Amino acid sequence: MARAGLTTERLIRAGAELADEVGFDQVTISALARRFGVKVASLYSHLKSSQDLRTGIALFALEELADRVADALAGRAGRDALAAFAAAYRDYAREHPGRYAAARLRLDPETAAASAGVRHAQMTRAILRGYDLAEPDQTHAVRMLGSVFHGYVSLEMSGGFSHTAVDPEESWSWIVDSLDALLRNRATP
Amino acid sequence: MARAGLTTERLIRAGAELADEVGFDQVTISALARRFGVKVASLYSHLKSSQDLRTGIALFALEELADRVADALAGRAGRDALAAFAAAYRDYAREHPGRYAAARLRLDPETAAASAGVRHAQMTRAILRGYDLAEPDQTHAVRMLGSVFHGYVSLEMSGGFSHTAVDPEESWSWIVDSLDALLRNRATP
DNA sequence: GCGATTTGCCTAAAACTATTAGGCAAATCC
DNA sequence: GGATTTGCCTAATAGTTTTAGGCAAATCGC
Repeated sequence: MARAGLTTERLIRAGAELADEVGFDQVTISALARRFGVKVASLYSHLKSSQDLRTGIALFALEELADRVADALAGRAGRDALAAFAAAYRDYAREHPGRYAAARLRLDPETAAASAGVRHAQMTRAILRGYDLAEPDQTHAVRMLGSVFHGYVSLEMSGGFSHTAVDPEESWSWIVDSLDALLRNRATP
Repeated sequence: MARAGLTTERLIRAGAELADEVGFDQVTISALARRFGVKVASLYSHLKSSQDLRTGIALFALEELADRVADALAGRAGRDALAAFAAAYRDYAREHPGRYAAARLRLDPETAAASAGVRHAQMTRAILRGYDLAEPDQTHAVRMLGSVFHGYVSLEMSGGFSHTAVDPEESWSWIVDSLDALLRNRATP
């Protein structure tokens, strides 16, 4: 019988695509096997478990998103960097809703520490360098930015903003501008 | 055989408790049946489907959370109301992580329109009455507040803030204060 | 090029979840 | 008390997860 040429990498990549198509929590070993035209049990040579697949997709998405954000931030500072960061984040979620959801999967501490999540934190801190915030304010600000961006994207994705006539695009700019002003006001004298 | 006295209400309530104990996505018709000591099929007299159960828990959680927020807001205005709103939101998520997750379930538009989600939107707007914001700024602000609070709670729950030594409590106050200042600055002259 | 070994995908099987159909006894209504 | 409704049951089907063991294809050593 001809072999399908599966690898852990390919499976995780395909899992990420599947997540974008049908939603992250619909990603199943069975569906993945179907997609490759192989039997379910075959995937267990490459994946330890269903949870292992999900974690793999999460790590992949974190990497990919970190790469995008890094690109977006290159050569920018201050308000410009803030806007670019926000845009990269939001665009990724819109292009790849399943991967975005995966990136939000709760990882156990060791896995998280070895993930691209660390880069995300570093980059958020890098943005704040343009705003002269001393600790612990800088940490507070990191948490606030993470919260706003994640919260906004998450609410937008779940259809929370579809009732009103106000353009979400406009709200997004308003929020980014507001945050910029807020951070400038908080600058350590 | 003695009857267990199941009703849709009791099942949803128990489902909410189960969600808090084992996580919202571990809530299953089977687990619920086990908890009541009845056979799985018996629950189908009260619930249309697994999805129906999940939706029921979500609606229940939205109600409960809206009640709490309403209580917290009673008699308060401005910064005081903002802080109370934030606290009610966060406390609920900590006390009832499963229900909180349920409240974030994506509902189809008709269900959402008939849910307590509407009250949530109204109450958020009520808070902003203390800040003199004209439309569309008010809508932008509603979205921002929703984003920050949901985002913060969601990141905190998923362990995102456990790396640094900075007290999450302090960050929370800092953020609430910052938002208050931001909204005051945005007030329409 | 060929034998030995590794590796990849397979079949088989057990366990759990979701869902539907139909039955019998308990509760409820005159 | 008899008729009807209702609640929980058994039975059966289908899908997903996971483990165990097998056979053939790929790969390695010579």
